[in-house]
Amino acid sequence: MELQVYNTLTRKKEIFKPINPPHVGMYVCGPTVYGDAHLGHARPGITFDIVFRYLKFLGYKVRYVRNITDVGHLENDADEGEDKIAKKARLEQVEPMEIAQFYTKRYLDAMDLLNVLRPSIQPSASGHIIEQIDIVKKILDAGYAYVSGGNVYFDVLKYHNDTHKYGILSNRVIEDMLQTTRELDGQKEKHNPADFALWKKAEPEHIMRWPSPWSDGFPGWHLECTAMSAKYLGDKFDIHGGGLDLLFPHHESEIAQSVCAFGHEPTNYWIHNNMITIAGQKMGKSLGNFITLEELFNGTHKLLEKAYSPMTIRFFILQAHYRSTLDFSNEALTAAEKGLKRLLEAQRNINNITPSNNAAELDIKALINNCKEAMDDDFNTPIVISNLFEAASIINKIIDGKEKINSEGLEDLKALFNNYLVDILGIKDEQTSNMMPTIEGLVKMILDVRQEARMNKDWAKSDQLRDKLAEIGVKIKDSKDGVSWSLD
RNA sequence: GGUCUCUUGGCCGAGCGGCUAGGCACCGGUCUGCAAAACCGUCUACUCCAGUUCGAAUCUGGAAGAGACCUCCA
Repeated sequence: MELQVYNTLTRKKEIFKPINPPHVGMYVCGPTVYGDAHLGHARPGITFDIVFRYLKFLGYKVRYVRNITDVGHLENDADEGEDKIAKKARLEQVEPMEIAQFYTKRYLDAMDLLNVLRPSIQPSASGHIIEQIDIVKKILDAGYAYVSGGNVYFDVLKYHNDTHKYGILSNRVIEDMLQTTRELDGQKEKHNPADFALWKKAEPEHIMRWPSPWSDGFPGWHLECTAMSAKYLGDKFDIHGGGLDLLFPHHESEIAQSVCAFGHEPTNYWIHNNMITIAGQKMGKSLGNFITLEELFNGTHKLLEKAYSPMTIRFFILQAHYRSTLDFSNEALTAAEKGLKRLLEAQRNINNITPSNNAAELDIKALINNCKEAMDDDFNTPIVISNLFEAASIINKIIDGKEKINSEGLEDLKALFNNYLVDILGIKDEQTSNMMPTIEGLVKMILDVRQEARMNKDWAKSDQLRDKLAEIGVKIKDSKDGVSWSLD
């Protein structure tokens, strides 16, 4: 089966065919770095990490570009000329670039903890002002933009009349939009309310500014992605991704910009992840109902009953398909945590299995095949996980002596977990830290003492040791073959 | 108001015409000095109404509810 991806542009699943195999170019809209990353940021980070990982697994050579938006864009719809990063900088009395650097680092740290692979290139908007100005010039030359009071605006109506393309991605009818667009402040310079800025003149108090042929100012909201994707992936590349909330106007406008600047649409496949909701409502910075990743990892948010590890968050997100909304709750997160633990314990137990020669065949290959088909079907990670649970159940039965496996089956089992759980889903065993050798030694020592007590039928002492260990998070399991333990 | 999407069991969440998804929780059992884990088993579903079909959670029409986008947002 070939990889099929759901293309937002055509609204159906399509067989993935790269322009220039084995190379694949993928551009994903990254964060605006004026605040800590929250649970919502984890979704696209992980979604496109999966795409990245799976394409590589399939043998493609992927160049993955994810931008850092450090030109903060406007704070609100009134053209006050102050952007988010500049505002934060003013409030904290630091350089805007300090704000951007600070939150960029924190964003990347959080993504690292989530085991999100670093993209091939992470360009920043502020580092590509020249390229953005160049795109503005191209669009002006093509006749689809106009200068007005030091600003440059994209002429949406002219573009639409000539190409009939404004709205192809978001399925919007421009005539409707023109009627419903509200009266906004500072719109005088625009020919039409639907027009969007390519270049904005900076007000005197606006501290983030660059020189341009039109004014000292800053680039428009949608320009950086057009400029940077074209620079690093070419003006026609394979995949463009981002959150569903960016569909309109951001991605729609990117298409318009590319068509005018380069004569064609920027990408073949548009992939959008859905939102994470909290109590059924979108979690978002502007809604103030978000939980930062740090709070999640520490358990410090008032909505959290406890801390959740980065892998729990990752697993939680992967248990839903990326195009579905995913509702946050303590119950759901706890369920994910327990399920993940079970899966990881099964994975560890693979190493304790001794294959039997005369074992009947267990059809591990079917599970591997299921996983492959699930990933090929628009990255259906929940199905992959359900198959891994099937495998976990088989492993447990073998460990329990209720099932046997031959060496080929065992190898398949190892491959299944290594390929799908570790490499593709990117789940790592957080227990395997560098402290482990020490802890292992200590626990073994204590268990030896306990074993002695048990030999003497000193149950009180045995239980006391078990309870004390449990208190510090070491769980003991007694079985016929001996004692095993795990960290809680 | 316009455009679009969603509504699955106690909770989360797949499925998209016929075949028990899966996880968590609950309950019963096996195992165990006890406990935990593990294993086995059981129980809860497709918002409502009408239609198409031999057959619908899955297709069509209608109703109700929820959400997203239309303004920066992942």
